[in-house]
Amino acid sequence: MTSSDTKPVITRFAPSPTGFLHIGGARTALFNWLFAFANGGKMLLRIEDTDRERSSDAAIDAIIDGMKWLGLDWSGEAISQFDRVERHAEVAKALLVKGLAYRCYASPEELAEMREKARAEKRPPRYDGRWRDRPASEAPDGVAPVIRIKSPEDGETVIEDLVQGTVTFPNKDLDDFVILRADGTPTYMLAVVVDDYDMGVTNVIRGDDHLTNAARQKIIFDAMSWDFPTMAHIPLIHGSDGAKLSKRHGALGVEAYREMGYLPEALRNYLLRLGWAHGDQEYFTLEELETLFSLKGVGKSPSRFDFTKLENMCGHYIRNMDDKPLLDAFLAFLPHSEDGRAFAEHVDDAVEAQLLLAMPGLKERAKSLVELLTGAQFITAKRPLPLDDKAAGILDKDDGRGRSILTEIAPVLAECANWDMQTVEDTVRKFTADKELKLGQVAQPLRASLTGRGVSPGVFDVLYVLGKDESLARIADQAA
RNA sequence: GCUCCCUUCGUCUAUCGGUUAGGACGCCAGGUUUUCAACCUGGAAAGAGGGGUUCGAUUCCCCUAGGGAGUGCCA
Repeated sequence: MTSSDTKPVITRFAPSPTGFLHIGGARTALFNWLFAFANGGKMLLRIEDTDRERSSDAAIDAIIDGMKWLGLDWSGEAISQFDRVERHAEVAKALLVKGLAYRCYASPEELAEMREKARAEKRPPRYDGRWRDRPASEAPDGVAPVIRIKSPEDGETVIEDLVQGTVTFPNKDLDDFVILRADGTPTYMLAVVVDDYDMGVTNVIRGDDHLTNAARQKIIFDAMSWDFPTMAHIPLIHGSDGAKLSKRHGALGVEAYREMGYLPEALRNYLLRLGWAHGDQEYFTLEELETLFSLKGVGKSPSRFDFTKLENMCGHYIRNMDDKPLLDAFLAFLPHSEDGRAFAEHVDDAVEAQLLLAMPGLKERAKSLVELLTGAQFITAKRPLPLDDKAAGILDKDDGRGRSILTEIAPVLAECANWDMQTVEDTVRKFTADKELKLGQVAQPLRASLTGRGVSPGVFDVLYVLGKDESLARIADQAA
């Protein structure tokens, strides 16, 4: 506890590369990153790839891409845990020399039997310490031993956790776990401790599924007389039904959220508010977080993932973003969705200019970049535009009244000398008044003919963005 | 089974013993409006249950119920 007051803060995010960066991992990374940020420290990245069977380079890339997209940067190179196995083994040997660890020759069958028996007797399944005090001379031939730590047999191990508070574990429940496998490779428990120590980690922030591991790790820290980092175990995220997050709920890789068109800053803000609060405030800028963020705001109960709120937040971010940065984010998003890639084929400088022009109207009604894309489709649509049901209905109802109106307004619009938003609006409004119509009676058919849809940005925006020639041509296509 | 953690509107949460229990999303109603959104106004909506402690409990303690995590030569 005291060490973190004096030493610069170093946090770490330590994913195992067995799959993409899932949403829970992203939140853990976010909290590590924010904590370091708010305390003027730094975050390190360590890839826990000691399980060679399940680790893959593709997963490492996915994790790194995900973090970069979310804007969670780390200091220095990503550290491979696997690269450090020799150092881990060295520490295990040191413990052996100190007499705080020992070789165990129990076979897997013996161990299984031990667990079975414990279960039958309704005792917690633990290693019984049968090799703890046995002399090496009794070692069976041809059996490669594992190394086990000598856990304290009585008393208790106490973890002072910044989120969970003081958590006490009876030592009798912490058995002599394996720190070095028979093949000489370290177990997770050892590797984490050695790496955290060597990397100078002052604050461990991770999912609370690791809470009991903290007690085991403390035993190793104590055995080596190393300072124990300050712990913070944050609750896991659950699905909308309260059950453990599954693919169905949103245990998706962050790239899935990217494909769904969410802005990274929106996802970050959402993830932050999921389990963390600062009074009634919902939206936070990075600048605010630098002074506001603290682990004290983290709750202890698991929270459910709610797409609707994420969407709402994203809409908020989109509406409040400046047009140009939004356009850039939009263009960067396109390659990540199928419709986006199709749309991107039509994007040139002229279309970009139109997009920028249309952005104020577009962003008002988009909750995601996917919706922004949907709204922008009319710009690149090719004549004659296909009509959706609603648009066809608008044009054809009342014996094609909408089409007649288009026929009537076309020459009026054609006479516009200037084609700016104001002129276009004035012209349409004047036409409406002259004909004693309601604006909707004119605007709706216009919208249908110009966009092929029943829903779009304001018609004046659309007319303006499309330009005079294209607008008149589209109107003519649908006129009676 | 055992150990540890959790439990306020449907959801995310505020509340550091005394509040008409607040905000946000969603929902409902109304307003604005060229569609859809956005926006504005209003509304319904919560302390798991039971015991204590206290003048007074959502808040502190205990029990019960429910949920979660861990219990590997996985991480």
